[in-house]
Amino acid sequence: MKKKAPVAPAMRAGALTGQAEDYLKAIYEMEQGGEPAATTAIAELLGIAPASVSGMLQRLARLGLVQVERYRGARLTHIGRSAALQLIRRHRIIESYLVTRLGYGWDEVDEEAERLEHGASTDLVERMAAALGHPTEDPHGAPIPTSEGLVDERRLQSIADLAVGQTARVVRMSDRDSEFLRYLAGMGIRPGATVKVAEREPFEGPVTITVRGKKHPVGIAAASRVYVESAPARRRGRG
Amino acid sequence: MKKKAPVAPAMRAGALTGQAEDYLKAIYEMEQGGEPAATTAIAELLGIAPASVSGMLQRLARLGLVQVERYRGARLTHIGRSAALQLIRRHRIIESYLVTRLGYGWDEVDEEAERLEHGASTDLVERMAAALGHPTEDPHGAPIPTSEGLVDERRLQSIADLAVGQTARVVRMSDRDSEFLRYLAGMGIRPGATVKVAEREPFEGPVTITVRGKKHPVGIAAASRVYVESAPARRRGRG
DNA sequence: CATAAAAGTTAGGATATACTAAACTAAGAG
DNA sequence: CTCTTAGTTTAGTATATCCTAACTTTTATG
Ligand SMILES: [Mn+2]
Ligand SMILES: [Mn+2]
Ligand SMILES: [Mn+2]
Ligand SMILES: [Mn+2]
Repeated sequence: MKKKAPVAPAMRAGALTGQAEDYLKAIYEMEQGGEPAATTAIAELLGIAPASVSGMLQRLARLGLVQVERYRGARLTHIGRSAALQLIRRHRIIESYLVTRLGYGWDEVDEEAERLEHGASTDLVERMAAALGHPTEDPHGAPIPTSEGLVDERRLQSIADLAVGQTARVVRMSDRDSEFLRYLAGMGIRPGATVKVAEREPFEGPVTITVRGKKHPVGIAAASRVYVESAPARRRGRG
Repeated sequence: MKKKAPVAPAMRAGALTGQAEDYLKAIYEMEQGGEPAATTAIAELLGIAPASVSGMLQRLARLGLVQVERYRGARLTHIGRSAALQLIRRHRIIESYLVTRLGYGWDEVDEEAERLEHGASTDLVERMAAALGHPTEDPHGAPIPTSEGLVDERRLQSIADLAVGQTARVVRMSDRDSEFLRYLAGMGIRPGATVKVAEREPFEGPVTITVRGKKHPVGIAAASRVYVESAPARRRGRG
C-alpha cells in the first residue's frame, strides 16, 4: 500500500542525504535509552527492511557518523551526533513555526516537518526561530537543541512508570502518530497538563488516569509514550 | 569540484522525484519560447551533462510526462504541464512567503524555494498563500499559477527588444542569479519600475536606459532578462 | 550446554541519477 | 549534394537506497 518513494536529497553544506539524516535522527533517539541503536529497531522506526539498515549503517560508519559493532548495533560519533542534533533542531523549530504561524494542528505537523527539515537551510530555520522569539520547546514539549547543539537530555518517566496515587505534570509525548495525538488531546493531555494515576491493573494492564477531573483507562502502550515530571517543581513554559 | 549531491526525494501524492520535478519545470520554461526544450538547454539550466538529460527525458516520457522527439527535444504532455505548474505555484508562493513573512531579500529566495518546493505539501503552500491574501505574483513579478493550473503566459518583451526612446514598465525578471538581481536593484529596476531606452549601440551593443532619472549602460544579456510592458495607458500593439 | 528462535548480515538485484567516452544525426557550409 | 560539426543519444560505470532470500550470530530455553 505505501509504496516507498525513491530516495532523498542532499543539499546542505555537509551534503548529507535526507535519508542519511533520518537514520542519524533515529539512532540518536534510540540511543537515549542508553543502549546502542539496534538494526531492527531502526528498521521498524523508519519503515525499512533490516537488511537495508545494515547497509546504510556501514555507509554511515564509512562517513564517520556512526560506530557500528557487528551484530550489536550503532552509536553516533561526535560528528554524527552533531548532525542529528542539527536536524532535530530544524525539525522542532519548523514544527513550532507551522503551529504558531500557519495554524497547523499539533497532530499534523510532524509529517510536514519530516520532509521540510531536509530542505530548509540553517538560515531559514534561524529566521523562523527568531520570528517565534527563539522557542525552547516544540509543540509536543520536546526541547529544541540550541544551534550549538546543546539540549536537555534528561530521561523522563512516563505515565506508565507512575504509581497509583501519584500526580505528575505532562512534559512531552511522542509526536509520530497523529491519531495518538488526537486521542491524547481528546482527554486533555498535552504538555503542561496534570495527570493523576487513579488505578492500575496488574499484568501490564491499563492505567486509569484522572485528567481535568475525568477518569480515563489508558493502555500501557499509550501511557508509556507520555512523559511526565513529578508535579511539585514548576518548569518553565505555560502550565 | 562541486561534487553533485546524490539524488532527490519524492513525497507528494503523485510521488514524483524532486529531480524529475525540476526537469519538468525547466522544460516548461523553455517551451514558453514556442520550441520544444532542447537537451543541451535543459542540461545547461540544470547544470547537468546532456547525456544525463537524454536519460531522464526517456524516463519522463515513459511516465507520460513529456513527449520526446529524438534529436529534436521534449514537450510536456498535459500531465507533465500540470505537474510543472503545480511546482511553479509552490515555488512562487514559497518565495512570496519568505520575502513577506521572513524578511528574505528578493535576491536570495530563489535558492531556498528551489529546495523547499519539493518538500512542501499542497496544504502548506495553500496555508502560505492564504496567509498572504492569495498573491498573484511572486517577488520577481512572475505570475503565480492558480491551484487549478491557470497562469498568464503572455510573452513579454524584454528591455533588449525596446527601441530608442521607448518607455516601458518593468513587469518581471529572471530570478535565478542573485548577483544579477542585486545589480538590478542597484539601478532601481524592480517590478513596477519605469525604464526608458536612451541609446542603443549597434552590433549587439549595450543599451543605455534611464531609470529614476539616471542613465545606465546595460549589456544585452542583462537587458534581455528584464521583461517589460509598454507603459500603462498607451499599449503599442502586438498581440 | 544443545538448539531453536530472534536478530543481523551478506548476496544478488532493482531503480533513480549522474558522468565520461564513443557513436550518431541533423543542419549548415561549400 | 557532400563534409564538418554542433547537438544528441548510447554504452558502460558509479553511487545511494531499497528489497528478498539465504546464511550467520546471539540469545533464549529446557
Ligand atoms: Mn525527515
Ligand atoms: Mn515534535
Ligand atoms: Mn527545485
Ligand atoms: Mn521568482
